[in-house]
Amino acid sequence: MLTNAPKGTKDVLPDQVYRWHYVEKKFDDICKRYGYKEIRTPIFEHTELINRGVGDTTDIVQKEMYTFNDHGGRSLTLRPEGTSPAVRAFVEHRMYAEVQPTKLYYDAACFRYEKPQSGRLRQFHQLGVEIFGTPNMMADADVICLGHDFLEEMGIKDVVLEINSVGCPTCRAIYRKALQDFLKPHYEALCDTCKGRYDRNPMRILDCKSPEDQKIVKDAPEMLDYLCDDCASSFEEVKNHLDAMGLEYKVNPRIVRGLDYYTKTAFEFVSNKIGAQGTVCGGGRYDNLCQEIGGPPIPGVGFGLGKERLLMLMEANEVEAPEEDPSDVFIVTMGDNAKTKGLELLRELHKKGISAQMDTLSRNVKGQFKYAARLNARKTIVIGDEELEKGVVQIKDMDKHQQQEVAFADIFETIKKA
RNA sequence: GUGGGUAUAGUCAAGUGGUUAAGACAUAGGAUUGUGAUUCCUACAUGCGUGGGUUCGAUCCCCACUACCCACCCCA
Repeated sequence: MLTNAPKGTKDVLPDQVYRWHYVEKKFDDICKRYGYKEIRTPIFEHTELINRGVGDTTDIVQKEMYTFNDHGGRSLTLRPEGTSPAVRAFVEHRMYAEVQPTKLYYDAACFRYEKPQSGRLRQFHQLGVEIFGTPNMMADADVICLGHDFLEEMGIKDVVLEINSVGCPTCRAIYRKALQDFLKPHYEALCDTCKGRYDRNPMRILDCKSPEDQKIVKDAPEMLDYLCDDCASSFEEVKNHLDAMGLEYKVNPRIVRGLDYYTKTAFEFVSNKIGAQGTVCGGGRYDNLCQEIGGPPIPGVGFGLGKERLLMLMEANEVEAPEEDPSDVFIVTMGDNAKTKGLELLRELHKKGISAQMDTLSRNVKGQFKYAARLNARKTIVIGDEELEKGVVQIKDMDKHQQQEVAFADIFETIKKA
């Protein structure tokens, strides 16, 4: 119990860390190239921010939050997503008073109390971007394009971009009513889950997996037919921009986001290669969120991308991250005097920026070489009494199995050259 | 929260109601004290997820619990 990580959490072990570094570095690179700046926000926020931002009626707020009181009586919550905190920071630091739009990216650990399964953890990690301060659909296209290009650069082949519009509060309310009216005569035939969804979130019924419900829903009205003029033309604009950029997409009128703040554009990058949780990246526009949490009425758009799911996809696509190999030199010593000399040498190598290691288990010579080989050391420096007397060391090239005698004074030059 | 599956060493695993629970890999040490491979030798579960029960006897049968995996729900 004590020696198990908490349910739904995972250690990233030393032999896997390089894969994470690779993803982080690539994301960093592409965001900067597209003109986004990194932001780092706290791992917890005021509970009220999340309630207002994500929405009181969402599953996240109702049953998935890690909420606690601190000693000052404040209710705090481990962030379940990255957008609300980013918006909060945007408002708090009056970033709207700077050049607009504000383009941000982040790498955030997020927390949701859910039952873990493939591609779902209680602590997971989201790479995300946000654009604040423009209602223009150019921003939506920019964000989607970044997501697409990132996945492409990561070598992910089998993802599909699906887009939809969830409208604005006005037209969504009208649609919702129309949908409920359509569903009403069939209510009793719906599955139990969908009976619950009827009031809470009828749009969910559209993508229910039950075949019976699918039959009912076949001729249901679609959000896209109920968009108000503004929302409809916005959706056309997004599609035009995506076309102009040459991005392939599928309009999926049944995309419903589980967070309340979305308006107009909603999109997902979906794969069927990583189990049931196939959405590797999801996002959309949220024109009212900023105001909702008490800030000025500033629109925004962004996405969250699951790092763990991306890593799974990379594996499915057989994309290998370059391994990091920090071992340049291993110092093999024989005898106490040589050990002293080795220690001295080790420090000098480190100070010169060369990665070097020595044995700390009192291994014999053979053991030290074996160990050096296991560490993938490229060179070994061998010191024994004979060498000490002559003022030299043996430098061995581990790949070529060649050894040469080098005077103390020339050690660094020889190492550097190789 | 609801289902389904799994549980033997660091890892992969075989196994049987009955004396010392296979094997492989990994790890550590060694093969006349100065060199990585191969080979050979040695060490490595009084223990079979935990707690009960049945039995003369349980790793094996029964019950409960826990953990992990997968799926629903929902999402990244």
